[in-house]
Amino acid sequence: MPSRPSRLSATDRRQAILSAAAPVFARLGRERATTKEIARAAGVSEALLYRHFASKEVLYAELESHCVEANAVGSRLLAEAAPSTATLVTGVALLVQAVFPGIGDAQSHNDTKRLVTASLLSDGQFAKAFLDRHVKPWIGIFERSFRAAQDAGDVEDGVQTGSAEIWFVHHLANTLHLISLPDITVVEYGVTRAKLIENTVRFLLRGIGLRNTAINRHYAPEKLRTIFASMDQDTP
Amino acid sequence: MPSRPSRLSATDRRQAILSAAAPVFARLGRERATTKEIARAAGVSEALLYRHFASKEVLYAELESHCVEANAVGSRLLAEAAPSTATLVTGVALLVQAVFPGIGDAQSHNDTKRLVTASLLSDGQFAKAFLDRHVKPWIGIFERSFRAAQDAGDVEDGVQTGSAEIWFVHHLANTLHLISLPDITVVEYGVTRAKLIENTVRFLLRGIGLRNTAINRHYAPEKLRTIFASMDQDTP
DNA sequence: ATTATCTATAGATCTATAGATAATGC
DNA sequence: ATTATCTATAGATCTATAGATAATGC
Repeated sequence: MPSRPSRLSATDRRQAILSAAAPVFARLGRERATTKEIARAAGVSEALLYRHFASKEVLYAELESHCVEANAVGSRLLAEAAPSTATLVTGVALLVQAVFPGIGDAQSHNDTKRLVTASLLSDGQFAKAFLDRHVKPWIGIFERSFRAAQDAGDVEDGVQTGSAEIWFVHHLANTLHLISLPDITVVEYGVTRAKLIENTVRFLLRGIGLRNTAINRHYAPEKLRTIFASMDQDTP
Repeated sequence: MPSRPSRLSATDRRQAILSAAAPVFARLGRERATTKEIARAAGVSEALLYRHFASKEVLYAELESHCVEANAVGSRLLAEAAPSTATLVTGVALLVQAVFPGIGDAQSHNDTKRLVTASLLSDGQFAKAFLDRHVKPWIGIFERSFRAAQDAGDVEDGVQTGSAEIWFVHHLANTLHLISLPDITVVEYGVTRAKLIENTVRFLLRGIGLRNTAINRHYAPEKLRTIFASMDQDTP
């Protein structure tokens, strides 16, 4: 016998419904998620859903902008960083772990990432908005840091790295994350998740063009765990 | 006024329905695709659908195994290749273009790839079956070729590359393909698609650990176009 | 005579609304 | 007195089936 939910203000109820709807949409997809299920997850009647949102589609659209507006991952850390080889190495490691979190890491944007992928299978509008806000800011820093690394002699000769290569950092981590979503093991990598993340970071840095000496000089997986942990608290 | 469709044998009609259903499921997703729409695409009545398939779910399941059983991309070419630096370079280039086709290339498994991604958002069973059959065969060849390249002195010192790194070839190309699916431009790479593919291949080969000298010696994007074109005809 | 195919429709959801009721705040 | 919330239900799909009809093959 579910008792009446505590009576909330309109704005609070809206937020509560949006928060409850996110995992339902993420788990079931845009079509399969029913208003009934969302209402149940939010602990209210379907009628109340429609008092707050004109339609299921409107609710979904609001959820998307809600996710886009959310705090960008590591944005504070990013703003302070000076362009350098160290920043590039640390930044790549951070972005990889933000997109493909380790076992212990915060699964912060997990629902959102499912929505992003679903968006790529339809019109891609939300995916673009999300990537523009949450990944693009990294690109500029990385490009400047790459040039700094080049000036410092940390880059292999004859490597041309542009913004495309920087996006690859996100792209590789993205498929790794996608593959890790189901309960079953889709791909057997033969290493632990922590090691897989480390190998990914090294692979990407080599791909970008960093010399092995530079990578080894600046990449310390253990140290980064700490930084990453402190960054989570950063999010209000 | 749609005239009666030509009367086919049960097996032929089954195949025809499966072929027609693939793009419908790919475009609309498992839930949004209605039996009405599938029937319309196949040019038959909904009732006939149910004469051939017990339910919509059964139809979907059959479609999946249909896709898994399909001829593996480049399997013939692969079987003949001897392990070497050249095989590694050519193989990586071929796999990238199979997963992320250029403008002119055959979009062979395009519907299937959408189903794979959709599967990763649900239970992942189909994704695993598909990757096991269509991507995993490459991994073994690549690993042997990497060791051959190492023996030939074509690999940077101190690089440890295992099967995980080989999977990254697929993984990076996969997100590139996903991002390219929508009609809008989700990410602006600043280069043409052909150049993007070339940069991807170079990036991956560096990531795997190949020296730039080895990459330049063996990688000839133009030459590969020809091989790839001839490979398409290979598929019955 | 058998098999492919259709038309028509039942039954099950699922979205959305109408109208009533309970809780808050002045 | 206003605003949040509910119950009940209409209307629109969507899956699936029952029963009839047309085409093929022996």
